[in-house]
Amino acid sequence: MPQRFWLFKSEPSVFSFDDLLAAPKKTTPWEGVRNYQARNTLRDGVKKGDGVLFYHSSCAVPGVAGLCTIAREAYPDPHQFDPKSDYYDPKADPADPRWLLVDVKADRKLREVVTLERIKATPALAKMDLLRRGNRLSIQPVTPAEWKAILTLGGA
DNA sequence: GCCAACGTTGGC
DNA sequence: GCCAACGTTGGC
Repeated sequence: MPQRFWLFKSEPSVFSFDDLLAAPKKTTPWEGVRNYQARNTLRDGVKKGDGVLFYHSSCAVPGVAGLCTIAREAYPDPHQFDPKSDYYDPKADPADPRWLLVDVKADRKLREVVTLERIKATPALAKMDLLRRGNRLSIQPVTPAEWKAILTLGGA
């Protein structure tokens, strides 16, 4: 059992849970975190074996699509040093990398997407970070109780 | 260190 | 495409 739980947002038009299932070893580096708070969470909180809710954002039906585990803990994101990358950061210093990423492995798809609408309608999930006004963090902590409730709703 | 301007996120 | 909310930047 994972020790801690997180929610990672991704736009399915860019990278969906099915894309992750189709990836080699169902694993991908979680690219492009360029927010300091999210970076600090990756650095200080996210450990190998932790559970991840894969959340689809900016799409027709936002919601949790599947479950993942952390396959590799934080390491420097190579894209920050690549001038051709969208994630290039001219201020990043190879001797002191500014941005990190973790590897995420797909575990299983939920039988049905746990939609944002459903999360909002579920009292046990009323305190999820996701629902906090104006919260745009792409990486958020999830409590064990919330994790359990999402799994139940999703038919896992 | 303030704060206005600007860019991004993400639901709708 | 709109817009609210928030983060970042840069002039002073």
